[in-house]
Amino acid sequence: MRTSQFFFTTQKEAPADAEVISQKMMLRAGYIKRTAAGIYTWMPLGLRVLRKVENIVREEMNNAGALELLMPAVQPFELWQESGRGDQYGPELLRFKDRHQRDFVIGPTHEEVITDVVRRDVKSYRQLPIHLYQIQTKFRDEIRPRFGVMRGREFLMKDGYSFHTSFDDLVREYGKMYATYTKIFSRLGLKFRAVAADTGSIGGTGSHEFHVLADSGEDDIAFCPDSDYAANVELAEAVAPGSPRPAAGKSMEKIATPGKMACADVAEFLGVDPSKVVKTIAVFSEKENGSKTFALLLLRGDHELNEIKAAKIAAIAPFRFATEGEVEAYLGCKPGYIGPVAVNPEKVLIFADRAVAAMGDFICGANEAGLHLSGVNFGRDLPEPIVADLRNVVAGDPSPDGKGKLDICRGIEVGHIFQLRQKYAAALNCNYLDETGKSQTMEMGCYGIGVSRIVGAAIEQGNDEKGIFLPPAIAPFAVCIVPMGYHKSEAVKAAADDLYGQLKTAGIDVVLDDRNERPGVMFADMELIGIPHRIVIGERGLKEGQLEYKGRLEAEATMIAQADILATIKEKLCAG
RNA sequence: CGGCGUGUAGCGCAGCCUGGUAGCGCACUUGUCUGGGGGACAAGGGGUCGCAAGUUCGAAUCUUGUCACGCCGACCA
Repeated sequence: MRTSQFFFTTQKEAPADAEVISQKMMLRAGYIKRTAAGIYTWMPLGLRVLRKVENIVREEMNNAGALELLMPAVQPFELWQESGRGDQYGPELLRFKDRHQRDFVIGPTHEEVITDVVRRDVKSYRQLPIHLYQIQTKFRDEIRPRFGVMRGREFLMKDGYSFHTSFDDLVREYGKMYATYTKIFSRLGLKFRAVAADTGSIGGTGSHEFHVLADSGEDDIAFCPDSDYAANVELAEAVAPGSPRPAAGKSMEKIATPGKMACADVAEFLGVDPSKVVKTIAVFSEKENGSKTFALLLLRGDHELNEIKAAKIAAIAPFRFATEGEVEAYLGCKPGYIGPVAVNPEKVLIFADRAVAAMGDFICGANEAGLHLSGVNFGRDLPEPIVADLRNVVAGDPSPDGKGKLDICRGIEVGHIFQLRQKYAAALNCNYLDETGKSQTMEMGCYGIGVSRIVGAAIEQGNDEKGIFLPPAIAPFAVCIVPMGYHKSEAVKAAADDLYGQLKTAGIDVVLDDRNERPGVMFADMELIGIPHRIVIGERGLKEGQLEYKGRLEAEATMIAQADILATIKEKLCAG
């Protein structure tokens, strides 16, 4: 490609509302243009990157034996009613009516459609297993789209669905996808980690997320540097403290803590460490059958509630935070000074985090405004609580596999694999006949990759003050030729055109900057848009038969003989 | 959905308080010079000041409404 024949626009300044670095860079480099909130146009330059990512994903999926198909972006709402997700999904699901007033949705995911497709045509165990995937635009009406293409409303996703006659076979395919994903993200040149994950609203059992490691990521990942343990903090188990609860040493006392509501404030006021204080969180649960439960969740003052873990406690699922009125009704005290001591066990359930269960002589709210209790002990001052894992792990916690301590980093979720089991197959009657002629429900797996999000994630990892840098596998062009005086010097023009032709013939993705621009402009543009290899051609060097090579991340250029340049570039590209 | 904030040229902003010809930098067009790191000079083009109503002789500016967008929170592959 010659820049004079291409269309790209670069900017010195990013829009003021761009938040993360990849979004700023992509806008400045002219990869994307914002069309509406969370909705972007991929400009030719950015589309080249998107397509390269897409093709790597496609190649590896095909290598793994999956078959590509393309499902509609628009889906009948009926299918969503059939699976039961129509009510569950909420406003994130963009719904609309056609001219006949029939309900449709723009697909945020395709479990329903694929299950419908498979149940129509797959009737026999002989046709299984099968793995179908597509690379398609999805739409999720996010409450707050942000971070450019990393959390847009419209995005490109690879979603694959596998169907099996047995759980064992599903597990086999799941393992194969785990390996395939590992290969894909390695080929993309990303720093990533596979982590055990919560299955979320999609349901099912067995799930891993693939995260690109970046500070701007929206997820916290707990990992053990001394083993291969890694899990989303949503899921990572906080193991019980190794040491048993110390014996009670103090008697319970009421202490005045006027105006000190938050644990940290109470601890500071009393001059103790926050880990000596118990945080009491009031929750309320109202089940479908109408039964209501008020419960207190106890956490150490320096720990945070993990709502996903709490939501898994059957007695209080589903729960929400109690209102001020409910807290007063059950405890006779406003929030801020609530605690677990002397509450009516008939009406109030008490759950303590494992770390709290190991505390003695602790401080907690007194259920009276402006007062806390100190020297509180389970078994003596209040009944033994129900113990559960309720908190987020923190850096330094022991790894659940017992092989060291956990560390925490941020990640961008770019892939997710699930063992869906029979959730959708059962709801949509996706059955087959087994060897004995008996009807059986299929086992399903589902495997997603956020293709457009990967572009953002790759740029989160690959940028500097000059702009974007991407691995050659996904850069918009692998090599750029920047001639000094293309429109002035016949020799330079001839050498540039010749080299451009050679590289193209060699099948190398090359761009020749033949614009009549000043050198500074060309250098700055080529660096901003993320071309990994640069060859500069100038009259000075040409007289010596030399060209100048510089890698995007190298500080200094090196001179290379004209005759050797093709081989040198090939070598560099092979090296990645 | 709650709190806060912002809408003026493609991008970044000033002007608004105190009403009176709509500005600056970047980008764009033309020309001249320049030519190894976003160059200089000159001349240009481009704006329903988010939208609507009101106050006023006169509204980007004041008032009200409305829409959009953003940030924080809640929520979320």
